[in-house]
Amino acid sequence: MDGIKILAKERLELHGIKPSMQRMAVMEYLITHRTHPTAEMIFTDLYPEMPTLSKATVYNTLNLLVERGVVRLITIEEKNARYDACMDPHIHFRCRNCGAILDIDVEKHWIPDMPAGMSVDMSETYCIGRCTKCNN
Amino acid sequence: MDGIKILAKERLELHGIKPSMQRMAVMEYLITHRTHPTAEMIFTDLYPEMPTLSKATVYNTLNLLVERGVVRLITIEEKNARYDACMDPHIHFRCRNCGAILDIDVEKHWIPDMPAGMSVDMSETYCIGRCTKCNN
DNA sequence: CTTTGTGCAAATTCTTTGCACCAAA
DNA sequence: TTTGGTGCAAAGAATTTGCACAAAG
Repeated sequence: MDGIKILAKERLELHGIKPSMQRMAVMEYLITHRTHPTAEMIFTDLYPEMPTLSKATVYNTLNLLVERGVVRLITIEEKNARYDACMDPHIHFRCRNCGAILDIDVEKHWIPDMPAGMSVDMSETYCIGRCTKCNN
Repeated sequence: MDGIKILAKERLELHGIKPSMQRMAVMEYLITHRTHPTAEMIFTDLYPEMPTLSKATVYNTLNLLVERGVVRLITIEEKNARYDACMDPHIHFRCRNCGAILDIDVEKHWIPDMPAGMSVDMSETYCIGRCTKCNN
């Protein structure tokens, strides 16, 4: 079943984003690919089934999604921005060797005590190391 | 007293980096400016007293320092890489409003339980919110 | 109609590289 | 004389922007 497309559409509307074909395609991609893709990867993968898609539209869409809080922007890699549609509490791990970016589940995300007067909207934890595969 | 220059020199040598004038200047800058500057800021501030300095040298030096573990690379801001010479455990906070990047001290940095076989070399936690000034 | 989204190409911005020159060992 | 560091300008890569056209209400 492909309730995925409907889920993608709802996810957009829920955040006040008008669902166009392109936006739904990007949203659906992020929901189904938990690989923390770059804008480039999303574009490249969507292009064959959507050859009129423009890279600018992918960038615009991703910026909109982040702005509205529909997806997370991950800056664990200096070069490229990466995106994640999973908003459940979890942190990210990057393998120094193979470059894979993996999710690590946590019950709840740690936020340290903040000085008085400071408010925190969101927080991210990144770990760098070696993944199971590369540790052999 | 300006033991700072000596400290900068020692810090480089300790990590096997030959201390040149330029490298010491960058190192000293990072030690004395706890502002998490970008490469651009470092260059701009050093340039007046060192007009032969090249931006490429600043970038090369920063890359070398990060590689050797003398300074931390901070990717809390998508656009620019930022650098921090303080290696004590602390996390970073960015004010959504004024853009300031501040240190938050913690006794020890939280690292979640990792799946078996995964090893963690380093981890970073970023918080985004509003600073005390901007909360009024 | 009016508004909003899209595609394309050009422009920007940040960072890296190639190469010639210089300084130190 | 060999090695490594620096400066400069050019190259490269990622992302944004301007503008004209298309789509939808």
